[in-house]
Amino acid sequence: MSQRNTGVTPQVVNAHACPVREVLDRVAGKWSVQILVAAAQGPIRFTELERGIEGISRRMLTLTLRQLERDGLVGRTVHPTVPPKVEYALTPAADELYETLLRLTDWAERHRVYIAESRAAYDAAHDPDRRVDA
Amino acid sequence: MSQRNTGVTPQVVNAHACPVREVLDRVAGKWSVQILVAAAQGPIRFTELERGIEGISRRMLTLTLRQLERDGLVGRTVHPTVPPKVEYALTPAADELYETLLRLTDWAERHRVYIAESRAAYDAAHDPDRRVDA
DNA sequence: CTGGATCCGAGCGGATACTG
DNA sequence: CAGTATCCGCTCGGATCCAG
Repeated sequence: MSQRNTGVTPQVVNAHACPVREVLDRVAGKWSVQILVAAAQGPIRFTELERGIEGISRRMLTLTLRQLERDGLVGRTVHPTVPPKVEYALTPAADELYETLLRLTDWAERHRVYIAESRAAYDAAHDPDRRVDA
Repeated sequence: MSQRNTGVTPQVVNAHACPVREVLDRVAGKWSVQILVAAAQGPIRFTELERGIEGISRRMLTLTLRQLERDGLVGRTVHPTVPPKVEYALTPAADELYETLLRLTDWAERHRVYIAESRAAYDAAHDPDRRVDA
């Protein structure tokens, strides 16, 4: 294959058939979830996403969008106008995923403080040099 | 710092403060979830994990375990015997996370076929060369 | 406006060898 | 048994340039 690595896309992983990895590989990308969240509000344009996500590069936006599209999580609608107008929207499957994701963020918010404290305690116990003293 | 990169551990990320990334960065690791799943059945020993996860290296097991421990998701109990015996167990916080993870895997299973078909369709439309024909 | 192609650095993760 | 340390490749992801 002269097909160099274009970037993302695990694809031919291990075929672990592990359902856990299945879903995570699909969502673990650095931007996948943020895109899903942004698109959950309704159809959204490429540039809207680009400016809304803040920090994402054009490359990763395109790449991640393609991946999501390939997995049937986002629909891509091209309006044959000039200049071009393309809108992305979640599919029903992605809507369900989004709901589940919400539980995750909920968990994160409910345990954010706990985790922060755990980290601080761990660091203080294992790397005393970095004690901020206070 | 002569402290080369030891491996995992995002740590000083971007401080995006984005709850979504918060939780994902914590679970996105290649093995984190599988370890949580394995430990969800009850306290489990290091070697048990190593042999149970199939494919994980000693290094990543240790590294991921440390990360989970640091975040207060797993507890580490050392039995001062000879030979040493160390057991890992989920904390209540991790138990909750595990429940949430279950929803995710559930979603994955319910949409596995859909996703597979979406991929096949996408690939057929965008990379006709690879048509398996059949 | 929407996106593809290429170049390149950084970090993740694997293999192996060594230690308490 | 339970880790730790080192080397090393591979993929992810950013910057930039080009194109429809």
